[in-house]
Amino acid sequence: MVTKQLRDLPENADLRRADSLAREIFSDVANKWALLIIEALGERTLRFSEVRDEVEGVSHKMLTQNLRMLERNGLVDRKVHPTVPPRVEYTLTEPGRALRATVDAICGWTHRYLGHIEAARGRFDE
Amino acid sequence: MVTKQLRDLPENADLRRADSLAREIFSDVANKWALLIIEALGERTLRFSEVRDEVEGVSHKMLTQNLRMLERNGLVDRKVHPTVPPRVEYTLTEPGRALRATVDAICGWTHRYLGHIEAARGRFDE
DNA sequence: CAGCATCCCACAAGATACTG
DNA sequence: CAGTATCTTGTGGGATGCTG
Repeated sequence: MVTKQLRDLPENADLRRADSLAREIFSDVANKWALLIIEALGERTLRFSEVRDEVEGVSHKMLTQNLRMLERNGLVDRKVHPTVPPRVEYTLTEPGRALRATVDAICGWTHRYLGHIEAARGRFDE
Repeated sequence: MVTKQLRDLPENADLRRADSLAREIFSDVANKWALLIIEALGERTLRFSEVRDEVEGVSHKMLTQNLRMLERNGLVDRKVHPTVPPRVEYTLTEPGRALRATVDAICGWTHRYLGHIEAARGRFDE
């Protein structure tokens, strides 16, 4: 995201476009389900129902929506096998795997600071 | 987060507690506004209104809520100056700064793959 | 099995107004 | 200026049912 000062200069129309696109992508990606799905996929190829089982608490609908969104942004590859019953497999693409690295970092952060955070909550909630 | 197999064994009650706590924290933190606020704070100390100006599009209410949440989890430090008019300053704590590093990574990722993503969207939307 | 459509409710979040 | 409270609305997201 670019700085506020740049944002309003007319001559930087393309920068502003890139910026708004970046915000859009950020909003797409910075949400709980999307990140958990990416984390669940990891290096593996999973069927729809397998992803559902991996991502605890996700509803059928949320899963479909987020998988579509991730597919649209080119983060997951969706492969439909024309069999009966249908078999649909999802795999992270290269950009998806790159993002997963940062999700891993967040997970690592979470575990690292679990104690800190629990303590902070205790203090705050008193 | 631990694996599914562990999750249901009674003897792993503390592991399960840690896991549910981790999920809770992840849900708190993996949301657009929280991440944008953390990014906006960076290394600086900002007043409430300054954060509002930095984080484009955030409403007064969302900002207060998220700042409270971040404070509760010990990611930001809130300092109230008992002056008239009041002056309230927010600063990232050490855990907060550590998380910011990962937010930076996401921002970096966004810019790095902007082109890929735009192209993928074009293909998908056809 | 996976996906889509429909219905519906709860809650997220905006707008507004009032206080220290 | 920052925060809280109240009211209202839009929409996220669950439940259900139908199709290829």
